[in-house]
Amino acid sequence: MGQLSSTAYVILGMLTGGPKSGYEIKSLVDNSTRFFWAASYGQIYPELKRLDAGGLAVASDSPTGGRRRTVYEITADGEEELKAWLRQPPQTFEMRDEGLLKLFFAEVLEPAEALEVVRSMRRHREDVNRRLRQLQAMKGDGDPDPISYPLAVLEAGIEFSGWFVAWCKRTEERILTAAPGAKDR
Amino acid sequence: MGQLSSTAYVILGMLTGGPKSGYEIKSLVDNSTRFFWAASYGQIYPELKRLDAGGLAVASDSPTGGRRRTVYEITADGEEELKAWLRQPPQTFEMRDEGLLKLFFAEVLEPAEALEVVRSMRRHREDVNRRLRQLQAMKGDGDPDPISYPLAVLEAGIEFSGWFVAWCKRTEERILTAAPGAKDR
DNA sequence: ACAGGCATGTAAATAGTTACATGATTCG
DNA sequence: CGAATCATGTAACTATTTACATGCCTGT
Repeated sequence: MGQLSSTAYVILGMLTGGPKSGYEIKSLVDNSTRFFWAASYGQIYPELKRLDAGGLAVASDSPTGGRRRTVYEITADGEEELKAWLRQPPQTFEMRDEGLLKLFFAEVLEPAEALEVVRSMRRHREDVNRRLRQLQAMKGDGDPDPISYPLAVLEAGIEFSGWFVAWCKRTEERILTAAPGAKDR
Repeated sequence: MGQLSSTAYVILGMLTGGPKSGYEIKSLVDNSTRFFWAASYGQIYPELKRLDAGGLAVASDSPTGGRRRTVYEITADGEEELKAWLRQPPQTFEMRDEGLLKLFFAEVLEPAEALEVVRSMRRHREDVNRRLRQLQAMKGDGDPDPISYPLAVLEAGIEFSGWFVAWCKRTEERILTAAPGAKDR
C-alpha cells in the first residue's frame, strides 16, 4: 500500500534474521540500531499489524507457556520491499544534540557553566562508548573475514562516541585556557 | 506558562544577538545549528507568537520599504528563562542516519549494493564537510583567544563529518577486500 | 519582465514519545 | 513473596515536516 514508514523497514530488517515478537524486535533495536535509529512500542506494535495486513509479514500465535505471544515472519513480498528500499540512496541524516545547542549559546553563561555543559556531554558520550564496547565484546569480535555489517556499524558507533569524548576534552581545555578561573565549582 | 519547547530556546538563543525576524532566525539556524538542531517555519512563526504572548520576547513592526516585517526582541524574562535552561544538563541526544540503518541490514544485498550504500553516505558527509568549511572560512577563523562557542561547535561539525568520511572510506575498503568482485558501478 | 530572495503564515499530515493498563512467568 | 522480565497494546500528547498561499522588492 502507501509508502511504508522507516520504522516498517527497521522491523522488516529485523525479521530477516527469523520470526520475532514485537517485544523481541524492540529489545533488538535497543541493543543495536538504537544509537542511530530508535523505535518505541508505540510505533512497533501498530506497524507490525500494518505489515501483516499488507502481506509483508505474517503473524502467528506462539505462546511461551501460558503467556500469549505473537511472532511475525517476513514474507517474500516483504523481503522484496526491504531490498528495494535498501537500494534507494539514503535520505535522512539527522542529529539533535542538546549539548551542542547549549554550548552554541554559552556566551551568555559564565565560563564555568559553559565548561559544565561540555562535561555533561562528555559524560554522556563516555557512557555510550562504554555500553557499545560491551556490546562489541559480547558479539563475536575480531574483524571477521567476510565483513559483518552490524559489527561494522557498531564500530562506527564506538569510533563516533570516542571522537566525541576526545573533542569534549579538547574543548574543556580551551575553555580553561581562555578562562582559568573556571576550574570547578 | 507551561514548559517551553526546545525550538523556543533556539529562538531565544538566536535573539540574544539582537532583534530578528522569523525569516532571519530561520536562515541563521540553517547556517549554524542546523546540523545538530534544525527548525522549520512551521515551528518558528507560531513559537515567536507564543514567546511574545508569554512575555519572553516582544514583537515590533519593522518593515523594509513597503515589505512588512516583524522583529522580535528578547526580554529580561526571556534571557533568564534561556539561562536557566542552559544550566540544566542536556537531555536529548539523537541521531537518525538512514545510511547506517541500511548498512546494518546490508547482508540481504549483494556486496556491490552494500558498497553503494556506504558511498552514498560518504558523498553526503563530504558535502556537509565542504559546506561547513565554507562557513568556517566566512566567519572570522584562526582560533580566537577568547574561545568562540559557535566556532567551537562549527569545528565539531567539521571534525565529525571528517571522521565520518574517513570511516566510510575504510568501510568501503573492507567491503572490497571481502568481495573483490564488488568494484565499480 | 522575470527570477530570486525577503517575508509571514497556516493546514494537514506524519512521526514519535510517554504514560498507562493489563497480565503471565521466572528467579532469587 | 516480590522484583524483574516477558508480553501486548492504546490514548493522548508533542513535535516536526511539507505543502501551500500570499505578496513585495531587487537586480538583470
